[in-house]
Amino acid sequence: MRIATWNVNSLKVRLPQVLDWIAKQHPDVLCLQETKLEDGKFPGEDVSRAGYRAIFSGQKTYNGVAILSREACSEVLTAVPHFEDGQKRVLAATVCGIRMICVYVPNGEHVESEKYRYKLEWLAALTAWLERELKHYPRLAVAGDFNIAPEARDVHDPKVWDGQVLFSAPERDAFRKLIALGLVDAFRLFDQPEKSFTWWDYRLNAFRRKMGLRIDHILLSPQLAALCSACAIDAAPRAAERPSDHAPVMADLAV
DNA sequence: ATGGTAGAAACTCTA
Repeated sequence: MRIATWNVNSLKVRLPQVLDWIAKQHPDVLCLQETKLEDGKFPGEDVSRAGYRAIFSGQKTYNGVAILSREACSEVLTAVPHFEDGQKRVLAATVCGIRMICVYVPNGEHVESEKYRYKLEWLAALTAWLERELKHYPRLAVAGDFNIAPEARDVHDPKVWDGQVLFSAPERDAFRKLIALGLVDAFRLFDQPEKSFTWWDYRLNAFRRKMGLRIDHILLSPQLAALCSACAIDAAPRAAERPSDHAPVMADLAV
């Protein structure tokens, strides 16, 4: 079973690339972020023609998450329970016995921003919820855009990024708290190339200059981590015409 | 040198 995540930065614009990608990589489950679509505008028929089902929780202009899957989803949640949030950033579902949680963590803007405070509160609520969720679902995966580079090797220039949003100590500490729940960063289960990133700013030719960050992740419960045989970033879509600023990440599970 | 691009929307916000 292959699970994957991709921040598409507008599903309307990126739909052809998403359909190409699933035809090439055949994920069984694909978590999408930044769909930027109201639910009524979700391209359900295109997804269905490609052989996938879809669940989604979106809004106009910003945010929005979706899960495409070969098999049906059940036990769907569209928010972190007991956390007031007008922004559509979470989608949870059970598919093929796996609890899939698709997340679009707030960006935070900059460390002095109100949005940064919201990001840290959001992460605290997510962590508290996942602690409970892990007790119910031993086979659990959290996949999405975390907007956090966990370690220095996940940043093209750690000196430049030191203390900046996406790499600040409180954000990395929040990520470590997720890991402390027992979740495993699937990407680091395996040897990986140097300078492995998932996001490159549209500005300053960042992709060509290899100025990226690894901020999109697949976290696995211990039981799923034991069944994980591979995890990789596919940077090819980032080199395409009119790309998302993020690349997809995928993990293979012996399920 | 404090910039730049992209998307959605609408003369600006978010990333």
